[in-house]
Amino acid sequence: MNLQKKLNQAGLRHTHARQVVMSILEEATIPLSPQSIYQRSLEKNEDIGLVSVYRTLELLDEFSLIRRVHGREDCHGYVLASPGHHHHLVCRECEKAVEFTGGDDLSGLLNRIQQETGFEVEGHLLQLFGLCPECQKGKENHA
Amino acid sequence: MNLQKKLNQAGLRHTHARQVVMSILEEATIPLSPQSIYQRSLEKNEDIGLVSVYRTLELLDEFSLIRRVHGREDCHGYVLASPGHHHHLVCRECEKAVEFTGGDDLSGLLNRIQQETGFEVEGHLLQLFGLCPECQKGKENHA
DNA sequence: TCCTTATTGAAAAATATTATCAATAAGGAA
DNA sequence: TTCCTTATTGATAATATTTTTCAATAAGGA
Ligand SMILES: [Mn+2]
Ligand SMILES: [Mn+2]
Ligand SMILES: [Zn+2]
Ligand SMILES: [Zn+2]
Repeated sequence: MNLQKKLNQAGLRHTHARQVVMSILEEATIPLSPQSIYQRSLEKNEDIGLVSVYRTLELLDEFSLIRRVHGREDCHGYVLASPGHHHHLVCRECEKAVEFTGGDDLSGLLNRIQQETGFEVEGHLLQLFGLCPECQKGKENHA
Repeated sequence: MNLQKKLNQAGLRHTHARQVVMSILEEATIPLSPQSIYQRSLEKNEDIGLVSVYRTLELLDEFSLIRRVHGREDCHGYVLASPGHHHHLVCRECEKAVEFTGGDDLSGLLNRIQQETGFEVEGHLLQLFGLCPECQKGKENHA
């Protein structure tokens, strides 16, 4: 379900600022911070306030239209998320983030940990880091 | 290997500020932000500067003596980390964080993703969320 | 005890996030 | 289309967080 629909459904308005933030996220291949989204809006000559970026991100997060992706050192940025359960794989070189589905690969692990710790496991955060195909090629050229 | 040793080995000094930050992390059961570490140092009447907290955390991180743990909404905090590869399980109620070892439960998943995406996977971030044994009991009482 | 210098922490600067509130525009009704 | 109502915006100010600077301090070897 797209933004327009979610907004109507929630009785909220389909505004310019919200469209701009959404479109920037749609065009992006790497996780973006509020600041960098704001920067890109300026470059696109789409004047929106930084405050609206924060507010829209909060909204999109509630709608599960975006997800936080954590960097290795830095903190997190936001990327568009397709519906359903999945995780992200991030390139350490170009920062590109792609989705992957977890399948039930974790169920074994989860059960084991639940037994061992007595915790009732409710959710998980999984991210992979590595080198994307393009950046692997880049490396070869330097050899 | 403990802090004292790591410091000597690196030709750095075993100072008061560093000891205080380390001891606060050793006493903690939940991930702590720089600010909260600073607060606790005040409560312990161990006057250290906030700047030293930041600097020490950076150092401890380089030494792999601590690790960042990400919250569900909030950002991350730091917890003591035992040597070797492992992950954290965090209680959604009391925020307590406990370690668990990943084993090779992920190797299947990692291989599959590597095949599917062409990425060369180098590392991962895995965290579990749930309810700790104590907080499960607390819930029952309310039933 | 003395010296050298890595380290500290107060203060300022730079960033990042949140709160306020009058002006605006989204979008339903007429 | 035009008119209303009000959710939303964004400039500004207020907070909070992180980094930089630099003279004073203390760690620890000689
Ligand atoms: Mn984070
Ligand atoms: Mn999963
Ligand atoms: Zn790449
Ligand atoms: Zn708990």
